[in-house]
Amino acid sequence: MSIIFSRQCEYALQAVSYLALQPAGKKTSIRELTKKLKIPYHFLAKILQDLTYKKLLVSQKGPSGGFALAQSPDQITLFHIVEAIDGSDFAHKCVMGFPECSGKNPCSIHHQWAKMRDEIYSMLVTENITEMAREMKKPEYRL
Amino acid sequence: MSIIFSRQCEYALQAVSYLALQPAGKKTSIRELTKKLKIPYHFLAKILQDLTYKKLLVSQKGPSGGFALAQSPDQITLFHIVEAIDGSDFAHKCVMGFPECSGKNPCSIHHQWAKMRDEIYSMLVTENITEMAREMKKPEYRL
DNA sequence: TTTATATCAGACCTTTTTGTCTTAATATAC
DNA sequence: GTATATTAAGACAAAAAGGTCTGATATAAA
Repeated sequence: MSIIFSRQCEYALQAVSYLALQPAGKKTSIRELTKKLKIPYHFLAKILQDLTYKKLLVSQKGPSGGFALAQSPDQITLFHIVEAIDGSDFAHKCVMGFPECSGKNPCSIHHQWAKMRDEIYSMLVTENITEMAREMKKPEYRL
Repeated sequence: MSIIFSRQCEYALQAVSYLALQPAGKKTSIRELTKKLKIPYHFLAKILQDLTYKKLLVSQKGPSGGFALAQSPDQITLFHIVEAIDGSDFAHKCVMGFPECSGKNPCSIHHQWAKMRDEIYSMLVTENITEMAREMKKPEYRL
């Protein structure tokens, strides 16, 4: 099965998107997130914990606790999230899996692929959470 | 870990590439392939078996047996191989993993992603094995 | 200060993917 | 026809990814 992001990463993107829709500073509980996003509770808990450890979210324990974005949403890009969960190997790894594939020693689709990979990368780096939230407020949005 | 193709699929692409470099009709043994490509013997055997079952390769048992392309190399595209091993879900699945993401009900990066996905798809469909082999005959090629 | 409500941490289980092994079937060459 | 080189098939093992559970810890509110 061809994938782009791992399931964990998809869940992370979804959760952060949801948090971006909340009023700044408001803490959202795992319970609310899993209910809205239909992600297994404990699995999401681990992902959020991870994002907190990596300084993308902040957490607070206790009643009325929960998670919130750690930084202003226009400083968090999609790439920050992807990198935190899945790493950034895709940005240099050969599509065909040749270990020594490089510019000097290319695989047969190296250059075509490099172009697309760069486009994907620059999308991830450019797109920030503020823009995502704006997009999500459009009437056709699903959440 | 963000991936595009599964390991199996990478190996399939590598193996088919290698076969494309051989004289038309020549049978290549698993042994030779694993030696050159450094892929685990039995694992590759299974992948080749699979590609044979899916009519992309032909096989012959016995001494001087092995595998060869089943069709003229300009009729086999990268997409044929990827589809056979990994399927074509990536061509319609939501990047963020939202189950009901679609044109009418888009995720926040739906449209940007659709553009890139289409480019990738059309590259896979356009690029055929003949072109790959031509590319591989260039001096800087690694095999 | 107590209690209820959260996250934190880590052990554990399940499924999928990757990889290995063994035996059978088959075709070639002698 | 027999020996040998090769793929076919399927069971098995190991590793990675996905998912669950439980108990500890922190904190806010009563």
